[in-house]
Amino acid sequence: MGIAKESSTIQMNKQFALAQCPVTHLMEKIGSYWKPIILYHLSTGDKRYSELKRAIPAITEKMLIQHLKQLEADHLLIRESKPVVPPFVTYRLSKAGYGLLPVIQAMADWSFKDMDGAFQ
Amino acid sequence: MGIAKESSTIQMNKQFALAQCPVTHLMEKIGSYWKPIILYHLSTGDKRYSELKRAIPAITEKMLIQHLKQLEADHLLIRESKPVVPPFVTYRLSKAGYGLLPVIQAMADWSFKDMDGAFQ
DNA sequence: ACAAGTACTTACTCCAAAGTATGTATCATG
DNA sequence: CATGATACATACTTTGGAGTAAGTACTTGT
Repeated sequence: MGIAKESSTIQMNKQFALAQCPVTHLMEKIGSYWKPIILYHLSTGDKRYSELKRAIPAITEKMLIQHLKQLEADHLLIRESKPVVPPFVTYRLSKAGYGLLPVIQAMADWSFKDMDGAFQ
Repeated sequence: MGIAKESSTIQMNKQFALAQCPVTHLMEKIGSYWKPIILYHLSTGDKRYSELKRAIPAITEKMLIQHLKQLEADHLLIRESKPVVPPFVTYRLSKAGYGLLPVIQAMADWSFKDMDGAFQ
């Protein structure tokens, strides 16, 4: 396997990385600051839009709805809206979203251990 | 626990979120595109700087060294340099870094399943 | 003498992600 | 009659994360 001299761009390399590295594949879907946090809050049960907003005070409405849309487009969660007024919209994890729970859980576990000083 | 009206900024909210949400705590440390990928490559064994560079062709040298420094500052990996010439620098996971392996492994597992269509 | 390999550093630029600040439709409530 | 709650949308601005490109110091190989 020779090293390709300089014939490829970063974008082509990214395609290569995608094919080679599984973590890269996941990062393309939840690799942002807010997405795992949103998924964490949905892991404890379905939530309305406003419940998520209150659960994550640091996020702006624009970011929240943007990431919810992206997560929905990536089939990680399902949006359900009842045609009533005031609107009643619920978000819940999809099958693939539930599949992410071990990741989210492992993240939470690590954090609790780290905050307890278990790694010092 | 009343809801504080509008007296706090996003930054203050972020502090709050940090205290409340474990996933947020982790995202502050590895919440970037490249860091989990770097950790994944170190999970299979210690690596020299140039080995990481070749293992992750899509990353630029600047990004690689920048993230390595940050991961070192966050005590997730350990840098060891032998005072020889040419330089010989090795990176390996710290205790906290090893603690992240379940997270990385869960990420990889999910990706393989997702690529196999297990979630469709 | 000059290129190549090692592990970086620094300066400059750029674009997309994120923040700020509004607007919208509908109904209940005071 | 105006405010609040709901679940968004949209325009504008800003920031910082990321890319490009070049340089550094030292030695080995040809």
